[in-house]
Amino acid sequence: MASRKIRNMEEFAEVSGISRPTVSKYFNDPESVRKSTRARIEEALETYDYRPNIYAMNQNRRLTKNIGIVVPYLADPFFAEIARVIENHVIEAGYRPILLSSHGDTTQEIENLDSLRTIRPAGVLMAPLGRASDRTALEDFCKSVPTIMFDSYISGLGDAFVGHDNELSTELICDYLCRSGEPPAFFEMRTPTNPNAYRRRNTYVSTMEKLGHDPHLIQVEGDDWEFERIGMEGGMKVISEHNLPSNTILCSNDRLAIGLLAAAYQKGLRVGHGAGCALRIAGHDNHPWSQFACPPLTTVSQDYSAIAARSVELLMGVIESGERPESHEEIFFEGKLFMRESA
Amino acid sequence: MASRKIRNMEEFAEVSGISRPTVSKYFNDPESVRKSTRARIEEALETYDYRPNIYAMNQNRRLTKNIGIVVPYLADPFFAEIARVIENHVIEAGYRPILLSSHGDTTQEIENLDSLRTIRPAGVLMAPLGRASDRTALEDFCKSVPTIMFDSYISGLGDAFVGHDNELSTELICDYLCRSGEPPAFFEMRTPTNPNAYRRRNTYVSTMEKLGHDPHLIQVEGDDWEFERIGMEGGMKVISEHNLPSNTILCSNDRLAIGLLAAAYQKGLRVGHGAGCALRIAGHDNHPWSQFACPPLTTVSQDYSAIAARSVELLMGVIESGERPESHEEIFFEGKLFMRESA
DNA sequence: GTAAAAACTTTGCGGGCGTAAAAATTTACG
DNA sequence: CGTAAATTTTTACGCCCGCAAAGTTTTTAC
Repeated sequence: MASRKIRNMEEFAEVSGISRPTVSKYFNDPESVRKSTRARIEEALETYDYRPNIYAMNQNRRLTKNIGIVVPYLADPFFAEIARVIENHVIEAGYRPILLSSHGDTTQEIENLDSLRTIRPAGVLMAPLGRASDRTALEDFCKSVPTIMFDSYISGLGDAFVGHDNELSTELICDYLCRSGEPPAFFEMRTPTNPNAYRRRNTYVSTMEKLGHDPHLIQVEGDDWEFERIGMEGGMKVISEHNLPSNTILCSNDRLAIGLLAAAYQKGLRVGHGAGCALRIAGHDNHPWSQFACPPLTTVSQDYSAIAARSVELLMGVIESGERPESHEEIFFEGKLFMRESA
Repeated sequence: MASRKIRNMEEFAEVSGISRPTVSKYFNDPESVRKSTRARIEEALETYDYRPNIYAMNQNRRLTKNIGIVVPYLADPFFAEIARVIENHVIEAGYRPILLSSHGDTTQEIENLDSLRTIRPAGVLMAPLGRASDRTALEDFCKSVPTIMFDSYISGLGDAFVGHDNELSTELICDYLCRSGEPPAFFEMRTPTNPNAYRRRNTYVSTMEKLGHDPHLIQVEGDDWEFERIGMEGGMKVISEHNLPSNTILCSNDRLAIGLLAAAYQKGLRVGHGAGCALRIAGHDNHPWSQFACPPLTTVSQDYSAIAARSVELLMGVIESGERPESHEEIFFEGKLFMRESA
């Protein structure tokens, strides 16, 4: 049926036989109206296609249904994946996700926050750049918008933090590597932007000392998010100069490890734990690519689906309670060891 | 100075000494007011921090400044990269990018279009899923919103298409492979979702025939976007069954090739063009990962920065002219050969 | 210096919806 | 069946800005 064009809520209210304020209430929360009313509205919704003007809604509501999601670098499939899962949870909760990437850039991160401010989001889920973040700008933002931080821990920021237990996972893989061969050296960026990297480094050092081994740090240069390149170029240099302190290398993350694998390949070093292998290489994160590396990468996973679910859950709690929490909750999820061929 | 809080454009107009309609005009397009007026507004903008309410603006403007960007699968760094470049161009042009991913799913693609409809975008840049797309839904959308399609060619859809010249690039790499060794077999998904894949297959076949060789298709199963897994599992099978018709394999894209590399590695086949190598493998796209594969992947690039720039340029043309073009322009950019160690 | 053009001001309307308060209706429950 | 509670209707206002028309001022051009 070529039914009448509905221009606004007034007209829709008319054809559905319900008053406009009640219809408005329905669209704000379908559960807030009587079942019989809901049925009549939904019936009308099926014959006439009408959707409230989102701009008019957002202009007048105290709170929009927008949830900002900010990740530091979207071209990294890890963040793309976690963002996707978060998006789904947000939609599930009846909100509208707005995905922004900081592209590894401080200015962009601040612009993202500015951009979010103009859309007055109900809340924000943010994985900050880390060291490169402008702490003052973030603090300022968190004051005005309920914000849950995830992935990168920056102390005290936001209403809560949800992330990965780097201490536990680093200990786990150090233990494994020491048990199964030569104690590892630690391969990392000299000045990583991500705070997780510092925690992994520190835990590596303390675990090695606990196990009675000398820790060795291999620190390569690089300050952008092209970790594979940084790992490869740094790796080429270290291998060329015969500066490998051990035949076992634990990398700060999988992307660096993939770069190091490429370097080893090009230098003719066979990687693995089998006979005839010159080098063992392990990573951290169980990155989507790690299982397709040559050889497949031994690593320790992040429980990103738990991180995503819990972050959204916490944010919803803050939003729906209507008040900011006094305490700053911090939640860390455990990783699991993935033993593959590389170490 | 703890200056007066500005609540709306009325108040801002007052403190800036300019009338509200003129201020409104300024925010719509700063160039549209006299230089002296612009200076006074911008001066006021520095002491008072005011930004127009974006919802009120969008509600009342004939056209919003929103530009939708839809990609089929954001966890693929190729799309993440091209989306980033497009975003920048869009911002540069004074518009507001809204990035959406279809996550490889038809339903999600339709939902993205629905979601875009509610925000009444000035235009949309869309890379469709391809075969999995709901053509009717896309056509319907394109009728109501100026849309430029990119990457995946679906005939006649949208106001224009911008993409990669698959014929030329496939010919290029076929030529190279034939010239430098055994003629290649073609490794692909049996029923790829992406139309580019079909073009590459057809061009492979015709090029081989032109060069006087028998074409061989190796078609593996899989219908999602986890190309590495599909390539690896398919590759393992083919290698196990000794079904490789040539020692040279041209893959339909780099991600499949990376999967095939992993399979070859695990089967103990040395890949490369040097002495002692059992297999040559080449890809297509010059994917961000391809240079870090073991060995680095020989491939042919897509000129994604040209594709991004041109897409935005065309869309701006349509938007700013205010009328939809009659002809359906189709633009294809050339790729370049990247000779690395894998073939 | 003058006329025309351009830019600005004033005034006023309209968009589509949230929300509040009082009145009317429906439902629940004994 | 009657009453209280829950829900809906009616009425009215407000949000913040785009836009248009008519009148005024400033700039440009000759």
